[in-house]
Amino acid sequence: MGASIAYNAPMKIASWNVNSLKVRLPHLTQWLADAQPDVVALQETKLEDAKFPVDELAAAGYRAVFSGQKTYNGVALLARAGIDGGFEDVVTDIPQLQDPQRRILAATIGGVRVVDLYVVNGKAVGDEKYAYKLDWLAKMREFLAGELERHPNLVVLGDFNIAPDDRDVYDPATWGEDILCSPPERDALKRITELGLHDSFRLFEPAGEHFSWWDYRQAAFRRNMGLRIDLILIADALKSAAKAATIDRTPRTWERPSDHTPVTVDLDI
DNA sequence: ATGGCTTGCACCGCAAGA
Repeated sequence: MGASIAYNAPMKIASWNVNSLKVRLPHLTQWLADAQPDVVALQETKLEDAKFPVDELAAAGYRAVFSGQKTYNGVALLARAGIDGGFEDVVTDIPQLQDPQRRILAATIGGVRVVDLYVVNGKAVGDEKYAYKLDWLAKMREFLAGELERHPNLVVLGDFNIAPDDRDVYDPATWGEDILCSPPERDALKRITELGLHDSFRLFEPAGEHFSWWDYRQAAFRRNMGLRIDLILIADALKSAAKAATIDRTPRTWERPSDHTPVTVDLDI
């Protein structure tokens, strides 16, 4: 690990697809107060930048950077106001992708490089959006290879829209090789993790039946018919610093929830 | 069975999500 990293400074990092920050702001501020994360990556804010709730989050004790888009997409990073340096080297677009969709936001926070991703959904295997998803992931891999060279203390997190393996699917026999589980998608994710990134949740929990998303329909949450598609990948250099990883199902139980729930990792760096 | 909910936008139904 780099000499710039101070040991025994815990950093709790979270990712949450809020499915409209306008609707979910009360849930977010409640969860920030309850969970006390240091860094939060948000996806599907669905807000143009002029409407980002900067003041409300400042009142909750967090600074924010954001790359917003009306109606669709939109990502943001929050950092607890006490973290020195704020957001450094902010990136919203990568050279490999000319994309008006707001799905990427990187910043260095407290000596950790954080890359927040809202990966393309893909709609259905064979759809043109699916081809775009695979191309997007290949180009993202190129970008992340460079990030890893520049920043050994790398965390790549967000809504990956890929269930890494069958343990991450409530009914793999039925879901089969459909969208979010198809071999090419899983291979594209594997090509990214093979750069030297670890699915932090799997460092602590080998079992299935742990999900981060449940469909709004069919009482899917009550029946735990979900997928684990929200991931926090940590670089080799951070692996020994990881002390815990969780999926916090609580906000999914609240009234009018996001269909995703927050995932976290605790780093001692 | 491609829908079932939920969101935003723009109307009073639609696309999109996963």
